[in-house]
Amino acid sequence: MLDERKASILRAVVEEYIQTAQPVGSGLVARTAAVNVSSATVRNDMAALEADGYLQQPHTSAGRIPTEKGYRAFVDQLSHPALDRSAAQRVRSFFDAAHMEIEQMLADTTRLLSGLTDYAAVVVGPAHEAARVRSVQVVGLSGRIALFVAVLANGAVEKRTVELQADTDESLLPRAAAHLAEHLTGQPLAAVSEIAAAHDEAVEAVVRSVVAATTGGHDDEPDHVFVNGAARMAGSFAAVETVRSVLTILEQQLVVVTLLRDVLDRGLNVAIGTETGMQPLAECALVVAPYEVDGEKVGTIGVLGPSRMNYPQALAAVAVVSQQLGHRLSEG
Amino acid sequence: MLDERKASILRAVVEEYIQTAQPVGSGLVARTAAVNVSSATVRNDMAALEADGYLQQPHTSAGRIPTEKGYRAFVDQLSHPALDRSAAQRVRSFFDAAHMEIEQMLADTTRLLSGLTDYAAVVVGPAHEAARVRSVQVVGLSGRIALFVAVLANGAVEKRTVELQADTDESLLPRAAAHLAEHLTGQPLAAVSEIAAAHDEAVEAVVRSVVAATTGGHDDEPDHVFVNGAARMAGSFAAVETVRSVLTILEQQLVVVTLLRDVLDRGLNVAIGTETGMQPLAECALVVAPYEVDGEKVGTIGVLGPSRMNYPQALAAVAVVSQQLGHRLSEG
DNA sequence: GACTAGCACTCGATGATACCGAGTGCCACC
DNA sequence: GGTGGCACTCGGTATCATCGAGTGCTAGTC
Repeated sequence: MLDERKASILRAVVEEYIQTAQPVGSGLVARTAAVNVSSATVRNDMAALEADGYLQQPHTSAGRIPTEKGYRAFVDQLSHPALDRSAAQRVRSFFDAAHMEIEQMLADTTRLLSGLTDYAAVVVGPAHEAARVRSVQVVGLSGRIALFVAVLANGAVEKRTVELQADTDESLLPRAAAHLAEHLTGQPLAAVSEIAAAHDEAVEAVVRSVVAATTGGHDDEPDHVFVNGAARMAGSFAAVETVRSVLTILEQQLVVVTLLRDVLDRGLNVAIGTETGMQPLAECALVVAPYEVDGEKVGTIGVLGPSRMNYPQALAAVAVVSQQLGHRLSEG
Repeated sequence: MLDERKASILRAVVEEYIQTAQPVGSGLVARTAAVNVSSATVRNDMAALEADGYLQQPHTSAGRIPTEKGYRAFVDQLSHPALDRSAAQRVRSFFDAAHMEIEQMLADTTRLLSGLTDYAAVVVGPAHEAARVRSVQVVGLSGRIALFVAVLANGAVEKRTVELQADTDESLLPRAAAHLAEHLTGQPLAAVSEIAAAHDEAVEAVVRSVVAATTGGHDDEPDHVFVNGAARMAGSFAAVETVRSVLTILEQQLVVVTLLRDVLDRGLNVAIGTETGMQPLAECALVVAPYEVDGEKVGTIGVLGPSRMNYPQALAAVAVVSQQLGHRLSEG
């Protein structure tokens, strides 16, 4: 598709533009070490690259900037890049030192990732529905309000407030908890919907309330999402309006989750501009990777920045962090 | 300090500037209903207001914009404003419909508040340390990792991962839980540090681990903070740099909590510009209010916007929401 | 045929100049 | 004390010339 030299030129343009955010001229490219031809030759090739849609000119007498297609080609020809030494060390020591609740760790992971890349970072936590239940409890709070608490094997805690239909006697809630524990322990939480009926009528009423609270109304926030580094992201854009619309996306957790899932489902690990499928992200790029616990993909991490993103660095950071995060979560 | 007319003029300038973000000229003020003098007179008074530090001129031939002192005077003379009918209805129906976990509700409260005001909203949750413990559990996760879970009376759940010193036998964790429950139930979680030693040595080891996990290392994130509407806030500023620095603040939960607490401690419910004590918020204003559960102030809500904020609206919204939130949390 | 030197050309950015008008300060007057 | 009137200020906008980075093209070289 692209001969060797055109590819080099495209690479040089993208790399330069990523650094300077200024249109890149033929002279500058010709001076690049990797390209040993005159600026005139570069000009010819750049004109061809523009005709093929890899580059564009903001205006006639300016240099070129990459198009979405240009970034895509650049990303596709990247050999899997390595993280520089100090950053790798930072990741390693972060996960070595991590001894915390899972939420805290995921939240801190966004900080790490954002710090490594200088863009916004997203971590989607493991779907709680999949994890096995370790322990179940039903605690009365006040009046007819009770709290159903399930501890999952991965250290997460799911809770639901439950409104009871009738006043409870002393032993009801523990009995309901026992019934739930009997059927749920060792199962994923989703198994709650297939729970066998209890013999005791009062217990059954409580159980049904719990089932209702656990299955229903949970669609609006299906996973735990952590976002960080929005401020860093803001620094990458010149127009407030762009920042605003990107922030709007980042604040809608459900949208973020869907976005990451969509991108991964399409088999991509980078989505550039309109590839994200979201209009407000037209000037953005997204680098994602799943992380695996015991060989199974349980969650996703990602980095959101401008389309003129430092792709090698972002890809490396996301790869290393997702790998380490999965590793850390696997060992328990 | 300010005679009646000067106060009216100041009020007119602030109100106009809040709406338009444009310097306000004497002509416009003179045409305001509340001011029945000629523009020349207004000019004289405005010059006086400027000399007194209430107004300033961006440049000689422009109108005036309020200074921090001007906003302060404006806010101080506000009679406590009421929320408009539809907004009040929105708040009411929100809290009527709220039947959720406390975290979910607080998070949604930020959305409500942000939606009402069109600025960023912050809610600081009740300090968990103060709430009474209802139930205690210790659940083994894997290897020597266990999870300490405490359900509090307000429906919050505190959890800490605990690393055990030795392998556990079947009954150890339940026994440790029982010991903890015995001493903690009905007490605030902070009482964990004064727990009596257990007779059993193995139990005592677990208990000590729990105490260590509960008391230590928790200073860095003392409360649960919810922030929303950063995107709306971004729309209020013209310079990306301003947006970026404000975002940086909002992303540091500890800073936000401290900020709100400081402002309240100084007896203010509005902090304008440098009154916040934070350089990056020089162009911002913060409206805060505590909310009370059973007559005790347990948390804080706030709105962060530009110093040219719609103060009457923001004050009204914060007042109503804090009152309703406290009410809702009190009834359990 | 592939590359390059050279050159005319384009067009945004920059700066000088003029003009407009909103808004001011001040003064004379009521 | 309040007001009408007026000269003045100065940012914003428009116009125009200049500059130069960068281009496309052509003729020439290896």
